Amino acid sequence: MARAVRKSRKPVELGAESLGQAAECLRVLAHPARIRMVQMLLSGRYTVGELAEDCGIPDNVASEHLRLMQRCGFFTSERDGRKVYYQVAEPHLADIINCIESRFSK
Amino acid sequence: MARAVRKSRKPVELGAESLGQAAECLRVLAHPARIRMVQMLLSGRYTVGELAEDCGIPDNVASEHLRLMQRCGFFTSERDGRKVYYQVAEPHLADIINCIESRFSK
DNA sequence: TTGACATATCGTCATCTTACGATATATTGA
DNA sequence: TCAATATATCGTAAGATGACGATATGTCAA
Repeated sequence: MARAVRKSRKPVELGAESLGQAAECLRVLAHPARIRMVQMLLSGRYTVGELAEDCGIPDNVASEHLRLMQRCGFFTSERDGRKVYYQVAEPHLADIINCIESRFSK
Repeated sequence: MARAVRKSRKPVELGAESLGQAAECLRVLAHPARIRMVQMLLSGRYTVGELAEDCGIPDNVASEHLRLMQRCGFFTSERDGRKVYYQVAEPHLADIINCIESRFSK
């Protein structure tokens, strides 16, 4: 029962390399607490403890999430006394979070 | 060494419910072959075999990826003879893929 | 009907992910 | 110096994920 859309030939888009990176980036983002942390950090600078409390998870777990995201370039951190502040380093995160929000805001 | 950005108070954004859904959606997308399939299907209608070949994976593996994505509402499918065509059902996928592409092209 | 093709499903296994508790490190103030 | 606070790291165990081969289902054509 026939064609509805014409194939304009395979999309060229991303190479295997980039597909892998994109997938990894999405995998890192694909966790409720991590999405929340990105949202928070897009609106300011927060400590591990503040992020952990907001997410309702223990500090050490929050610290591991933050480390993961820092490793892949999402965040940078800087120490201020005994606290460590994290902030967004990857500018494209805002775009992706916007997509997510516009899809999932009720 | 002090504040760079003022906190405008916690972002209200998504509830725990929506965060969970968003995370699940990202997790489903977080695989090179699945990203590729979404890209393909955003530009037309393709069979399991065509998608599998393009991704360089066996048909049964492609079929499992497609099933996963169909389960969470990304795609619908319709049979035409012995072939099955998949197509995009979730309109927001285009937005997210655009974000990904603009980040990872090159 | 039979055989070939296209797709789907199932069981299994290796690997990854996550959370947890315990412990380690760094910084401050007494 | 010591104790308290904030963060980081490590080992581990439970659960999820992904690929594979084998098999099942559905469809067509001879």
